Amino acid sequence: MKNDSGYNTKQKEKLLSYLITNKDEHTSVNGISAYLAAEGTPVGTATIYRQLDRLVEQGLVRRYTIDGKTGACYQYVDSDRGCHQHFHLKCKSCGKLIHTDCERLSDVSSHILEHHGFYVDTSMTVFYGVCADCRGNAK
Amino acid sequence: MKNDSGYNTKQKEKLLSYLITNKDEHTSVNGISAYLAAEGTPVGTATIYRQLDRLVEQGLVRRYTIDGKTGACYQYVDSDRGCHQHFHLKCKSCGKLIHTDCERLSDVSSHILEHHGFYVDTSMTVFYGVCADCRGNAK
DNA sequence: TTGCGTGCAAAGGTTTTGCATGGCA
DNA sequence: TGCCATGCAAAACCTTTGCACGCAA
Repeated sequence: MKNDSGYNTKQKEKLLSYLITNKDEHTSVNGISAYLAAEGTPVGTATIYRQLDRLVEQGLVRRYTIDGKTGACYQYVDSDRGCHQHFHLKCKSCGKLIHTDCERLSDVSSHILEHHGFYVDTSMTVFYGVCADCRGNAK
Repeated sequence: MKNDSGYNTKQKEKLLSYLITNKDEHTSVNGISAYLAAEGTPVGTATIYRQLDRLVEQGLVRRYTIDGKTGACYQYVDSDRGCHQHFHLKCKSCGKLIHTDCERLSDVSSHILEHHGFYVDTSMTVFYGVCADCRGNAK
């Protein structure tokens, strides 16, 4: 698709590797920075931001904000698995991201397009709420 | 319901009035501040934040982030109209917020709860995309 | 009068930017 | 070798907090 993503540097590899490993968690720039530093391969904050921006632009990573308060969160998305086709549920309690492969939900975007004239960007839209586990615990 | 929202100050009135007037737009703290100042009734930034926090807590106002980049956006919601029950569509091009009163969409949250065990917080969830108008123009 | 709300200014945290250096191609 | 990417530090932002004063009840 677009492998013209610039040079291949160690920092970039490390960052991507970390993001892929934690593709089910919400990672903050702070966390990434701390982890990479602890691993013995510290990466400058500015570089992390710059690389993340690029990755977001390329569609490989998504940017979230839990509730607008704390900083942004980033998350790798496997574009080959069609994650851009369905919706995601994000637990605001534990931060887990749940992928839905439910056709009922896939219909939602077509419904909105047809009946409301609104094109939904599923790669940007996230359902916020509380997952089953957290409901069990907190409740 | 809860009219125990503290004192009635001029600042508070001005702020609420502005939010209600612009209930269809996404307003930033900066914009609010600038507008009130231009109107001749400047309100301190800290006060705006404090009042907004309170309003959000009361459910009268919602807090958004366009894409995690710029600061937060706030928007008045008419709690009497049941806006907490249905979803909203947010055009990332013009910023317009569209209220949906579609039962099909209202079913979505119950579906997710039943079939995915996930409780959706509709007051926090927004569909991002492009509205009919902007699709016509930009396309 | 009492105490909450406001303003100002300073602090805190996150993200961006400028510039010199280092590394990929 | 030519550029792009990195790092550092400073700057730019956004948001919160402390404290004294003013105003609503």
